[in-house]
Amino acid sequence: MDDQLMSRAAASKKRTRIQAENEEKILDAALEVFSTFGFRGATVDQIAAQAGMSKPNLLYYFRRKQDIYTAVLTRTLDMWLTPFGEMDPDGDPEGEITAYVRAKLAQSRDHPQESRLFLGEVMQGAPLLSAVLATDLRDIVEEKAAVIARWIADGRLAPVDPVHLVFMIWAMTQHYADFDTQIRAVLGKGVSDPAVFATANDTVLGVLMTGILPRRPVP
Amino acid sequence: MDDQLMSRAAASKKRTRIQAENEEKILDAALEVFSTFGFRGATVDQIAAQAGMSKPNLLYYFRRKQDIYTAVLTRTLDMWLTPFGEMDPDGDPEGEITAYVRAKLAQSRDHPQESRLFLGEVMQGAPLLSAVLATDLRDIVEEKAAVIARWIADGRLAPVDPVHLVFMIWAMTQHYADFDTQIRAVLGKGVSDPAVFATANDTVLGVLMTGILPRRPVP
DNA sequence: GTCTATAGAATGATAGAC
DNA sequence: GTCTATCATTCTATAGAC
Repeated sequence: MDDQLMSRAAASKKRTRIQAENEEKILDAALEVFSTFGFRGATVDQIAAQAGMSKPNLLYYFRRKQDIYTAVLTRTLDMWLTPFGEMDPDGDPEGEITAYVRAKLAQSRDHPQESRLFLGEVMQGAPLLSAVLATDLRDIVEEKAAVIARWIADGRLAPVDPVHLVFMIWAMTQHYADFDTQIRAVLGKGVSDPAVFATANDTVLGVLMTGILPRRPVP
Repeated sequence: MDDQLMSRAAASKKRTRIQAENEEKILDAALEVFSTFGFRGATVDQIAAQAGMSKPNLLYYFRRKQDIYTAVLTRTLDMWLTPFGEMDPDGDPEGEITAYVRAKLAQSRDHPQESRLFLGEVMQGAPLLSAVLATDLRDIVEEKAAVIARWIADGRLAPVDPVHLVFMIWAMTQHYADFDTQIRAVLGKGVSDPAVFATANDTVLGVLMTGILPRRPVP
């Protein structure tokens, strides 16, 4: 196949290698900037500088600031909800919840910017994601809440409001990403430190599991 | 006393009534705008419109955008840490922690914007508050952590990392303010709804207290 | 104290050369 | 695809009339 044809085909359908690379560089840079300053506080200049390219060049790939924001939000969305989907209704409650908490805490350690990106969107009233929150997120929460409710009905978990339990888990784990600066000010280190991660994991799981596993019947 | 003298004295020392009122209107408006869009995302225009005055008039009271931000942050700071200081080392652990959780949850209900204002500051790396976090906040956390550690040593609480326990309580309670939009998307209502507040309080306290009160020795 | 007008800088976005 | 130059707009902040 001749090069002309190849490159035309790639440009129209697949994307050239350099395009894919640059788009990724831009989205990485955008994640960094948007997660710190929010949509309105971020500037295209800043994202371009972070991506190591000129502003007009960046705008060749994404015509408007909005488009960059939308792209980085959607790119992150699936990854973000993945561990929640992996909670197995047929598994045992203790194992499933332990694995989920650990996965969420690992997300806070490995992808704190993604956590803050969503937080920023939610803080602004979710102008872009409100539809997704009210449908997809709501559905998946209700689905998992039903699983928890079943576990409770079967006497495998102590009676707790399932939806608020989910909120609690999200709150405790995402806190280590969203409040990283504050945690570092108090502890001197963040979750990226293995010791802090371990203590956070043990403390959250220790309290949570003691709190929700069924009390042994008094003999 | 003649009016001229009175107003000069008030202007130089105490502030006139209209000044005090306008400054308060501005700070209330600034809280609303900064807590939603962060420092960089907020505009003076927006704050002025929210305060119901012209931009130049607002800038007569606070010469720079920075000054408004500093003023609203410091105005909120004391109020925000108050309930933490009220945890009594000589009280009983269950009662003290229960009261603290309820107070923090009430703060999330009654002052969600203050919660998000601090969160925004922390998300940006706390450019203004980092010194306060590393000194005042760190000190007060360590002080309360020592109280919790004493309770644990006395066998009145199960062994838990005291600092991470504090993080957990902050996370679970502030979540209802910081993620209000998301919670409303899922539940249809926020913490401002009495039923949601009650369930949140019961769930958090139920899990937390079962998790940290000392296990009864098996007879 | 409040307003209109505007200076001066930053920002989102485009045009056109290469 | 990338660059320089630039436009239009928005933004912070000030000047000066009332």
